[in-house]
Amino acid sequence: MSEPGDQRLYFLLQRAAHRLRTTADRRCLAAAGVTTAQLGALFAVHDQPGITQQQLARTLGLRESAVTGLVGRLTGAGLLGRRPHPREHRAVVLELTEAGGAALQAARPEIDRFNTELRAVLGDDGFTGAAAAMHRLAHWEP
Amino acid sequence: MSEPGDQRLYFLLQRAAHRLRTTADRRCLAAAGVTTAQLGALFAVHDQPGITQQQLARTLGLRESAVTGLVGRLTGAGLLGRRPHPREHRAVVLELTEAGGAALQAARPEIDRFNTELRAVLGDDGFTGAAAAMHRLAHWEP
DNA sequence: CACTCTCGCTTCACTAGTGAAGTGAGGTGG
DNA sequence: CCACCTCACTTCACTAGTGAAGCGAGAGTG
Repeated sequence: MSEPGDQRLYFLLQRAAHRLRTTADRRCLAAAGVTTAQLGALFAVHDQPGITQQQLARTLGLRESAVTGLVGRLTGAGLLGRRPHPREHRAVVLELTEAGGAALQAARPEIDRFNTELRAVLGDDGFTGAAAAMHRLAHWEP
Repeated sequence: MSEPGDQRLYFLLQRAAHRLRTTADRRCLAAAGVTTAQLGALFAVHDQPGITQQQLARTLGLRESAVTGLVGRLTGAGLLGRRPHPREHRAVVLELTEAGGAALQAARPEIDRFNTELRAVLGDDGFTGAAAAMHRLAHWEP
C-alpha cells in the first residue's frame, strides 16, 4: 500500500524485529511471566539438558557475558538450575526446574498463536520465503 | 544447507536482526563513531529538520522515553542541537549540527557497502521479497 | 483570577546485549 | 614441585529499549 518500493532492508528488518519482539514479550510475560529471550534459553536447555553456558551462548548467538546475565535472571526466578560440570571444572551445567518446564508449557500456546498470526500476515509463501531469508542472514559470514 | 525447513520465523528474525545489528554497529562505529540506532535518528532529523522528539519517536518506532536517551547521547556528542519549539511550549525542535552532518557523510559509504552485501547474500529477488515482508511485519497491527 | 486539564518531555527501575578485562581451579612442562 | 598456561565464567562500563509515573508551562473554563 504505502511506500511500496522501500528498499532499506536493514532499517525495515530492525523495525520488524523490534515490533515483533515487544508484542511477543508483552504476551509471553502475561501468559508465562517470561520474556522471549528467556524463553529462548529455556527452550535451548529443554532441548539439550546439561548444556553449558558456553554452548548456550553459541546456540542463542550471544556472547558469554550476555548469557551470564540471562542465566542469572532465570536461576533467580527459579526456572533454571545450575550445577558444576562433572568433568570440566570451569564449566557449569544447566537444567530446567519444574517451574521452568511449567513456564515453557504456559508459553507454548501463545507462541503457536503468534506464529499463526505471522503466517496470516505474510501468507504461506511469504512466510516460508522470509524464514529462508532470515536463516541466510542469521548464518551469513561477513 | 543445514536445517532447510526451519520455520521458527520469530526466532530466525531476531537472530538475523541481532547479527546484522552488531556487525553494522561495529562498522559504523569504526567509520563514523556512531551506532546504527544513532544513525537512524540523524537521518530522520536530516530528512525532516525541526522535527520534535515525539515525531522522531513515531518515525523510529520507539517510545518517547527511548528518544530522550538517544537524543541526550547525540547532543552530548555534539551531533544534534535542541531548541524550544516556537509555538508549542512543551515541544523541542531538533537539528543536525555540522558534526552531525559529517557523521552522516562518513557513514554513508559503509551503509551502501552493507546494503550491497545483503543484496549479494539474498539475491535481488530475495532482497526485494524480504524487504516487502519486513515492511508488512513492521506495519502490522496485531 | 484561580482551577483544572493537556500533553511533550523526563525519570526510574528494569531487561537485554556488547566488548574488554579479570578470575581462578586444574592440567602441563621443566 | 612449582611456575605457567588454559579457558569457562564473571564483572564492568556502556548503548538501547520498555513501561509506568510524574513534571510543569500554558490554554480553557467558570
